[in-house]
This record gives sequence, structure tokens and C-alpha cells, in this order.
Amino acid sequence: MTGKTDTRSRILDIAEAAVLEKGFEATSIEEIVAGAEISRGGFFYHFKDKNALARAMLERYIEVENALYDDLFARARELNDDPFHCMLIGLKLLAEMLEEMPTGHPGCVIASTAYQDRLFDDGVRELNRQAILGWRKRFRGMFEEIAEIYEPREEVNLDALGDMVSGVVEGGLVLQRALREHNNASEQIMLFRTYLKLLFSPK
Amino acid sequence: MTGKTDTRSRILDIAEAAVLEKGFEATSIEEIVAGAEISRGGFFYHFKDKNALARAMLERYIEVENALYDDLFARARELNDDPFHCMLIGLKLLAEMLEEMPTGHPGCVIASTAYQDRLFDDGVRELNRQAILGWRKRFRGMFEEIAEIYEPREEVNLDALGDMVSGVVEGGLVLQRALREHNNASEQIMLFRTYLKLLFSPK
DNA sequence: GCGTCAACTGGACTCACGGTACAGTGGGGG
DNA sequence: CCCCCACTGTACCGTGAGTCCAGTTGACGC
Repeated sequence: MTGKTDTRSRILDIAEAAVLEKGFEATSIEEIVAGAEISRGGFFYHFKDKNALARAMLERYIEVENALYDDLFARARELNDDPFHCMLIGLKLLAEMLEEMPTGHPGCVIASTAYQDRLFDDGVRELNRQAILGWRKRFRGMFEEIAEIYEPREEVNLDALGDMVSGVVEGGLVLQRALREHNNASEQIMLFRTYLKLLFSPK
Repeated sequence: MTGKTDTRSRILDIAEAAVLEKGFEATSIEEIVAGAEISRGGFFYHFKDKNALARAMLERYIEVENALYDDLFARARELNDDPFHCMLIGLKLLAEMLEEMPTGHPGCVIASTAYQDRLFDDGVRELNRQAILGWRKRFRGMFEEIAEIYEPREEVNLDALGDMVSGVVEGGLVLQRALREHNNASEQIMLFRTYLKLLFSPK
């Protein structure tokens, strides 16, 4: 027993799976309560409305995603202490991870939320925004470290380059989803990796 | 008078504006008919359901987008006959165009549709898919031309590189939308342009 | 053993929205 | 003069979100 909020997290599990597969609007509370084997009243006991569910899902998703990046680049750092090579290894690991996802992809909740944001309140929108800003900061920091050692061959805005990691992942997932192919996202990440190789490799 | 389908295109105008601002689900038929000053019956006379509306919107959007790319790269070609420089100019023009959009962005319908695709039928999904495949083909063709003259410094899959144009635009628009900033999409395109410069520039 | 509180169940209800059906209408063309 | 296209207007249905609330069940403190 995981304590008092056993049901709550079960709801989140079911909801997340359904939302990633079909989108937020297409997921009814009815099917969530059926999947979680609770009553409608039970659902609204935990979440005052669908918006509260979205927020909780997003919070959890962002936390998991951040932990994933932490882990990924920590492993990369173990393999190579140089920030540039660490970055290259980390991106490779990320690409491999996306490829291994059996269902194809987790289908980033961020993009999904961004394009339906009028369904949600300011809290959800802000959460989304802060997540991306967090990734910007994370990757910008890594690129700064790299740039100190390897002078970039072309001048680039490091904030924008940091955003590009998120952007390439998001964009790749959109392609993957729309094309119904399997490794567009990982392919896009590998292309981005090639970019970094060209950008930071010494002349 | 533009002919028999005056009202139909007015509906599409209103709907497109609303959908780009708020998303498809958040746009009610009620508000569309109010905006277009017609009756509900009138709406369903032109579109059998919301799905038909989505399909028509997507068709029109893709057509406009393709015409835009045609025009953009035709203008670029006038300025420079070399395929590589033409590409660089075209991307610059694209970035400038995105920046000039007063409201910030058109908010790509493709990504929006991709993430809510369970609301739509196979026709809509296929339309979406074909649009992206069309862009892949277009840009792949251009990159092939370039690669014939300028040998890439690193080996890249040209299909994936073609997809990257769409991906960077889509991803940039997602960032822009989520961050509520103004030129993320154009910044991302310019970064991609730098990528191409590094990739194809002679040693 | 008794009360109480959290975590529900279940049912009745409202409202918004998508969608159907269909009868009627006005105006331009043959 | 009639017909038909492009609607209007109204009535109606189903679904799903969200509200309200009365009642149940089981763990825990006393």
C-alpha cells in the first residue's frame, strides 16, 4: 500500500496513458473511472475538475522528464568528463531511448497542452512555460560549458540553442505522430547532434 | 460576390482564426455561426459535421502553406541561382516572415491536428501525413541539389534533413506558443540555417 | 466499543455542445 | 412561372462535464 493517495495515482496512470494515446479532450472522465474502477464521485473527490487533472498530470510528467534528463546526462558524464562529449553521448542515449519506446513514443504532453491551452487555466499554462524555461536553462548551461572549451565555428545564441533541444524533440514527436513512422524523433535528435559536432568541433 | 461559396469560405475564415487561437475542440460551432452571421442549419448545410470542417480547413491551410513555400523559394531563386544560397535565402525569408506576423504566429494547424487526431477521421489524418511527406519531398529535393555541388561535411540522411525543416518550424511554434514569446520559431529557423551553413560549406 | 474522519459509492440533476431532421423561405435563373 | 440553391428556425436527441448530496465502509484514536 502506497498510502492514502493510492487511488489518485492510479487515476493519473490511467489518464496519462489515455491522454497520450488520444489527446486530452478525447479522453472522457467516464473511461478514466471505468479504467480505475472507481465511481464518478470518486474521481471528483480527488480532482475538482478536468483542469485539476491536467495540472496534476503535467506536474508529474515534467518531474519524470526532468529526472530522466538528470539521469541521462549523469550517465553520460560518467562515460566522459568532457562537457562536449558528455552532451554528444547524452543525446545519443536520448535518441536510443526514444527508439526503444515500444509503442513508438510517449507523445510529449507539452506540445499537446500548448495547442489546446484554452481548455486549461493559467496555472497549467504557466507550468508548461516553466518546464520549457527549465530545459532552456539546463541546456544553455551545458552549452556554455562547452563553448568555454570549444569555440563555436559560428556565432549562436545559446538560449536559442538550448531551446532547440526541446524544439527538436517536440518537433520530432509531432512528425512521428502525424507520419505514423517510428523513429523520426530519434532521427531528428541525431541530426541535431551532428549540428553540435559541426558547431563545436575544433577546426 | 465570389460566387456560390461565399458563405463557406467565410465560415472557414472565422473557424481558422478561432482554431488557431484556441484549438479545435475549444472552438464551438455556436461561436462560428455567430461570427459568420449564419444559422446553425446554415453551418451544417456546408459541412456535415465538425470533422468535415477540420478537413476543409486543413486542405486550405496546406494549400496556402505550399503556395507560400513556392513563392518564398522562387523569390530566393531569383536572388541567387545556386541551390545552396537559394536555400539559405529562402530560410532567411521564412524566418523574417514568421517574425513579421503581427499576432506572433499562425500556429501551425499540423501540430494541433496531430495531437488531437482521435477527434478526426482517417481522411484528416492522412491529409496531415501527406502534407508533411510533401514537405519532406520538397526539401529533400533541394538538399539533393545542394549535396551534388557541396559535399556535406558529415553524412546525413537527406529525408531526415528534409523533415527537419518541418520539425524545426513545428517545434519552434510549439515553443513560441507555450512560452508566449515572439520569435522562437524564427530563431529556430535561423539556427537551422546555421546548421546548413556548417554542413555544406566547403572546407 | 464508540465516534469520527477520510475515502469513497451512487444517483439525480443541470448545462453546453455536437448532431439530426425537417419544414419553410427568398431570390436569381431557365 | 416554377424550381432549386442557399439558407433560416425550431424542435429534438445523446454525450459528457460538472454539481449536490445522502449514505457507506473501514481504519484509527480514545
